[in-house]
Amino acid sequence: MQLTQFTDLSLRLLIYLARLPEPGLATIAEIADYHQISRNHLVKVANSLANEGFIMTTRGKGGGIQLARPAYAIGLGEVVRRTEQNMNLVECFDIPNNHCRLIRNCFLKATLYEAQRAFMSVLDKYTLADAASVGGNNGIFDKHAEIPIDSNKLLVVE
Amino acid sequence: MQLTQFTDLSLRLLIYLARLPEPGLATIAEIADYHQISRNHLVKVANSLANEGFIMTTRGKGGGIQLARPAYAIGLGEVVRRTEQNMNLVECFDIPNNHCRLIRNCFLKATLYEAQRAFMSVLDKYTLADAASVGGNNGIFDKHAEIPIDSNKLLVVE
DNA sequence: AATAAGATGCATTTAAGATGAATCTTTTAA
DNA sequence: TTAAAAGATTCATCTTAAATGCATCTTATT
Repeated sequence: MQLTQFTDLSLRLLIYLARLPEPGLATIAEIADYHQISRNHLVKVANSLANEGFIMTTRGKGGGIQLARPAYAIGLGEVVRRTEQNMNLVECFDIPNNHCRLIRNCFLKATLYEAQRAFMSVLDKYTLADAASVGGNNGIFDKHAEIPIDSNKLLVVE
Repeated sequence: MQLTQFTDLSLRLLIYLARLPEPGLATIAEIADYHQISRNHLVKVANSLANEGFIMTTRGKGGGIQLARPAYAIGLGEVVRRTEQNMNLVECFDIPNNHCRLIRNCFLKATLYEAQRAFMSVLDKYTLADAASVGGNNGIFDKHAEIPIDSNKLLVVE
């Protein structure tokens, strides 16, 4: 049960942009450097985000990428749904290619659907503004924090 | 966002066993034939389920596999948790191998945890007895049924 | 022009997962 | 006590999605 790195990077890129001061413009190279990942890969991530309408791109000198909408108007569920290629939890979710003989009366399938909807519902509660926020989420985060939160390191852009 | 086929087959195998009449014994070969899948693969699935305590195996002539506990005592969440190898939704869930610089203050990570917990909570509501049940789940299933339910085909074991 | 940026297409690599084959062990029954 | 039926184990191979890299193209600015 994993999301692709592609989706992970999509979210990280959006968070990076959302945390920038006005006008929120950055180059792909800058973000790739920040996260120490392949520029090639991130170019494709940026492309996909642009095609899905999450970011705008500006070519040429002085260009770069920026959010196409305010961060509070970008739902996390929306990003995942449009970025993650394969949302077929199990074979039978992909009806044309299903081979499972249980298909006609499978309580399990219904249950897995329900679980997936519950998953997405949580993401749908939050926006990129939440994901990019730096304060106010300690209560939530603390439950899972493996490293004590250091308020001096709360900004992505250093 | 997918579960492995390994997990899918684990669940299918358990459902098969749960639907058998007493004493609920079947051979791996029989189940592999039923689902038209590799016996080798299913052997490994059965092995894993035996190691996790979900089924008992009996070697030798007349042997086979059967549930180690009653179906109502086998939680679906438990099965998925013990069967799915990698539950690290994104890189940063795997703390030793994480490289994401956002780790210290990532609202996103907390959100993804919350989403994953919501997913598992749904599975934890149900047991193998539910998954194997043949009647009474139409209301739930109907919402997602792409094929009209045919009550003559409701039994796995034909 | 020259340079800086993103866009695109193709090729390659990688790793997880799936599959296959061979052999071993246990148990039953003839 | 041997043969056959069943699961257990190990190793090797295949497959495929995802990731990565490279080359080239397009657009925009100076």
